[in-house]
Amino acid sequence: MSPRRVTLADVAKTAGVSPTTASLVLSGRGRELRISQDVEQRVLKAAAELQYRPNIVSVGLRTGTTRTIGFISDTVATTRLAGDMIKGALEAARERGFMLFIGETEGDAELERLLLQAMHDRQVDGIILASMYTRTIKVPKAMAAAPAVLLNALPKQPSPLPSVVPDEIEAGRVAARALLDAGHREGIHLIGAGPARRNLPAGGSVAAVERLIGIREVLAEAGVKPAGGHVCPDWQPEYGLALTRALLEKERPQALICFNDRLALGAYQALDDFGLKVPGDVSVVSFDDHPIASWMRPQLTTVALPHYELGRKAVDVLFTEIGRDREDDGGQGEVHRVPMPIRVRESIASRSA
Amino acid sequence: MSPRRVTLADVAKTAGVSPTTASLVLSGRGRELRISQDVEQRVLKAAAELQYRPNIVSVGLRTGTTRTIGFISDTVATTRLAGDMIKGALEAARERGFMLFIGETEGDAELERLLLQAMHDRQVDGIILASMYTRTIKVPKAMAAAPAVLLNALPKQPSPLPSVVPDEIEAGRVAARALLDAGHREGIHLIGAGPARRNLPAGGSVAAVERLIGIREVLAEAGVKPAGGHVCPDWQPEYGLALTRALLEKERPQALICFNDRLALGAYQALDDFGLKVPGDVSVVSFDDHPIASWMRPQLTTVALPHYELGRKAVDVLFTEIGRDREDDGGQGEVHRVPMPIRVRESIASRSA
DNA sequence: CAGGTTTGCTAAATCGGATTAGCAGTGCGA
DNA sequence: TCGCACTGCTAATCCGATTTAGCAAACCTG
Repeated sequence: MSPRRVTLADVAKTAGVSPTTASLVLSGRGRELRISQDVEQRVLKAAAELQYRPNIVSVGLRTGTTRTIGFISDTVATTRLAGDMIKGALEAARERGFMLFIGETEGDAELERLLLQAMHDRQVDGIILASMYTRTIKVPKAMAAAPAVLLNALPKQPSPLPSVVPDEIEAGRVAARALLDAGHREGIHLIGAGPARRNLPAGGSVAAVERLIGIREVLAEAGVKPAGGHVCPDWQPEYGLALTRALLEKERPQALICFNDRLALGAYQALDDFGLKVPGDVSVVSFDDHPIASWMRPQLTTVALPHYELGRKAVDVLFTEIGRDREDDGGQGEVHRVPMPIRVRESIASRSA
Repeated sequence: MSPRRVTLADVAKTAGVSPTTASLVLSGRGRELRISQDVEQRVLKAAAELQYRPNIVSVGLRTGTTRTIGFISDTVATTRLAGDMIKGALEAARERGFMLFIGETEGDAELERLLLQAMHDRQVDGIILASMYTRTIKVPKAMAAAPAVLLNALPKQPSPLPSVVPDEIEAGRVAARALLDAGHREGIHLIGAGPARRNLPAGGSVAAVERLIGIREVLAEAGVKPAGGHVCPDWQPEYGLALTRALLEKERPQALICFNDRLALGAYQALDDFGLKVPGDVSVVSFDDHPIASWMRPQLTTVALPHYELGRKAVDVLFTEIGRDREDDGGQGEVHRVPMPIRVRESIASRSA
């Protein structure tokens, strides 16, 4: 098939030196180890001519570092939104010459264990354990075998692992502020959770809890009380439709804070059914910045999940973990929060006070 | 950090035999090489007790096989649809104990070269080169270095590489048949390409060409002539909206064949603007089975891109490539076509003849 | 000019397995 | 009873790098 790979021995031979010398020069340690200029040049020239590239498998065996990191998620690769997380991680890794192994667990703990094993068998330098949606997870014991980071997830039990999550509380604040800034003070309804802290969908999504906290905090500070909150079992379009429809049958809201874009899609349909215009009659703000948000008419103003940035950040944090001295047991479960930017589009109208 | 990995030497020692013997037993060659039952049992027991797992990096160095395959795409991981392709590949690979490296090129040839290098440096056993949307690509020379498969892509120049693509011609036939079966014979408009073979969007998408062929073939066989075809530069919702709107200003179609779901989304909006109901007034059939297809109201009937199956198939084909004897230069650029299933939903109404 | 440094490079060991060659011990036939 | 085949296991080598230990030649120095 291909003409056998060029090895260090080949380079050494054409440069007329020992493999040791060639290795020294190519690893940049020639200087400190007193290799002559002449020899250094010969080696460099030979390597360039032969297009030598070290065999990373071999290096991995000798040094234990494979310039590879494992990315395990429940089902991240499959969804557009969370796919960006992989992309961010991919690029950040590539910038440092690292490759990514990916694996999906489907939420199956046994599969997770298997993947972790498979990656350790391949001597990955570190592992990113990601969740598709922000939540708390049980950290598998096997994670202890290498530097690791939790992405879009928090440890259920106290853990020394650092985690990277979107700043959902601040996102809640931002959404609420967007409405307040537009002059809305009354008739603000929450679709998906609320109005009280305990009114949450089942499943313990971190997003629900924290978005609600942020929203309530900002509204409270402004002396505004949400006109209503509406919980549903799952944040899908059909619930957005049903909830909003039920709401419209009783009263006429001024603004909706939908807990995600899929709910907002349903809400749009309900508003349309009742002949109400967005944002003329009702303003809508939402969360996630799902691709449909910019396809909806009018385009939806939404607080974006920064998936790409989350992925990058996870790699950054992982590298500091890898760099950390193995003895040094510092960094106890630090939580890194990535800001969620608001995408201002067309679904909020300002209302004169 | 972790207690050093258990090695073959450890197993050998606790079993009281040489590493050679342990290796023989564990690789299943103990039988043919006349290792006694007793020793075999001791080794097996020791391996189990110590939870021995071979270091794949080491095996890779010695045997050249790393049980790893590389998956390079232009930007596949990021889109939901094509993300399924990765998922299919991932699962098919895992079933055989293989892991996937993934990389994205962003269409950058230099980056592609770099990724290919990085993967070869890591001794991957094979490579899948994937495209987000079906098209012809220039096969990089570096692909020759290992078994490889083209996924969702065809070689621009003749190439010995096999490829795996969706069967778009048949998809075109299926879509057209769906309309014919529902009794539509007139007023069928094509949104996105046609009516003649040469009326195609720029960019040379394989989907456009082949879907059109299939559609025209089936309509022609039934003696039906499309009432019109409408080309646009890109298959985005806004063009679907504009094209359909322009069409509706002139006439009242009976059915639309949209060349993808995003166009269909725009068409829905235009129809709604004109007060026309789907499917009562106008039937719509489309392609891709994008997630929005089932969110639209009424839900869109569409011929699905079988991304998951494509991914699996690519891995299957890659394994036969890997299995192929290196001397044997058989299999010259075989093209594997994966069927596209129609998702019958609510957007086609039957019309009595 | 003997003894100690420096300089500049290389031999050999190592990582963790797979693989090839070979070595004791036993049994059997002549 | 000697030689040969067979049985059952092990020593040694290899994969392709990195790294440690060390060696010859040149250079000082008193």
